[in-house]
Amino acid sequence: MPGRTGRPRTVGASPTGLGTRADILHAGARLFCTVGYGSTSTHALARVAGVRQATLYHHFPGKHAVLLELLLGTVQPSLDAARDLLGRDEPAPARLWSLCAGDVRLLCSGEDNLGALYLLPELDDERFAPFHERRAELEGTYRALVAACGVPPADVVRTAALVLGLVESVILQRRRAPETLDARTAEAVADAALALVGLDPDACAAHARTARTLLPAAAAD
Amino acid sequence: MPGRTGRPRTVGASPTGLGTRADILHAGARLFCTVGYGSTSTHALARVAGVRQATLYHHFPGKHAVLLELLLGTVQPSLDAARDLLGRDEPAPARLWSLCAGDVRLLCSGEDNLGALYLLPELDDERFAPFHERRAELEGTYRALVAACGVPPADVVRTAALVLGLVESVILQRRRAPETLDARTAEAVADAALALVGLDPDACAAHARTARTLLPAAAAD
DNA sequence: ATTATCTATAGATCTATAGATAATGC
DNA sequence: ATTATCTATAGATCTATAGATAATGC
Repeated sequence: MPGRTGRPRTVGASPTGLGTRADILHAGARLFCTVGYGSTSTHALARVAGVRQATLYHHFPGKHAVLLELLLGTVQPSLDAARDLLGRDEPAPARLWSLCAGDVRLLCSGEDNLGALYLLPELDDERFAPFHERRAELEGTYRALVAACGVPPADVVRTAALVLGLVESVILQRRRAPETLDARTAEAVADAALALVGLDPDACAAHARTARTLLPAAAAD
Repeated sequence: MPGRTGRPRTVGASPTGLGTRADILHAGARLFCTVGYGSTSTHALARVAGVRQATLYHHFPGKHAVLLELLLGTVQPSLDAARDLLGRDEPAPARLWSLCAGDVRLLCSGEDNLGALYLLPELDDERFAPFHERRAELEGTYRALVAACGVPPADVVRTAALVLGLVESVILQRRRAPETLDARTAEAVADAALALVGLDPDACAAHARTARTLLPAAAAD
């Protein structure tokens, strides 16, 4: 997009219209989420991006860098919301509800199921450590809010894991049966999270009302 | 293990002591769960199994067949338990509790995190259709029991997806932080499932007591 | 001159098959 | 004779680099 310098493509125009770098990231999003990381060759990546294979190396040192950038870009909005919520002074259950609903909305949004990147076995490689750091911080926020909801200290880790599991379950649901996801999914998950931390349905509904005023203008899909 | 006929291995003895076929399946379990399917070569598979690469083809038509056999072997015990529970006449919440607790126990057991196979993007290939059929049946059982717990028909699909998501969340938890899993995990997940279908803690505890008598002599880890 | 693409390719690796080999079974 | 392994390899594919090319910028 920026400068128009350089030899033109032979294949055709940029699929995204946002430049080659964006084309490659889009291709990675599509392929890594559907066929997998190890099953995606640099050739396939380039073909979907609309360039020749060697052109990838002008923009990225390898496909690992494409995946890392996708991972960081996917976790960052969650992390931003989490940091914001940690500093607020609304009741903890309302903030937890908001965190869950916001994360589910993010996981359901966008053209590709980017949350599926979190499921790749190949992530267990030191090159992706920067992503794991950020994700650990996100997990810490879930724990902090679960603790602040009054869950006994001995149960915080377990309960936070269940809440996060509930949120991330929409990744698999989106892959397997996307038609079962709808506009109410995010709220249903957030309600379920409050049920897990031990709130009765009435308290849950009250906190959900508070939380809806908190949602950061809900990145609509 | 069976006959001792055939040329001996050069590499050494069978790692599992159960024969070459079992060695290959074990190698697949280890590698597919940790480094991934597309990132595992037939050579790596053979090396971990303690044979030469070409030997794989005497036992399997390719690595896809290794994965399929692992998938079927992993889902089958869940499906057996689910079919058994569907036919019983204990209260639905007790049976749902038992199904969840049993599945979590299976997912936590064994040397390898075989549940992680369910997360592989490569599963979206027609060769693995037999697995998807069985998994769809398992999902149907979750839905049937959730419905029988009194969840309104309009909410059954959504709630069953959340319950199954809760159960499967132990797969990621085991990969990321296995030390947070313990003997109480299965019951905590099952309790959480009953909370999701709307049971209050007292009713939940009562059904859990019934359910414990149902557990099929809990395949100990 | 600078830039981003391209073509071409070296070298590595991967899959799958052909055929040899070294055991046991009869 | 039968069997399960082995060695060897053809052919495909994959990664990463070298260097040519076709634009724009100055």
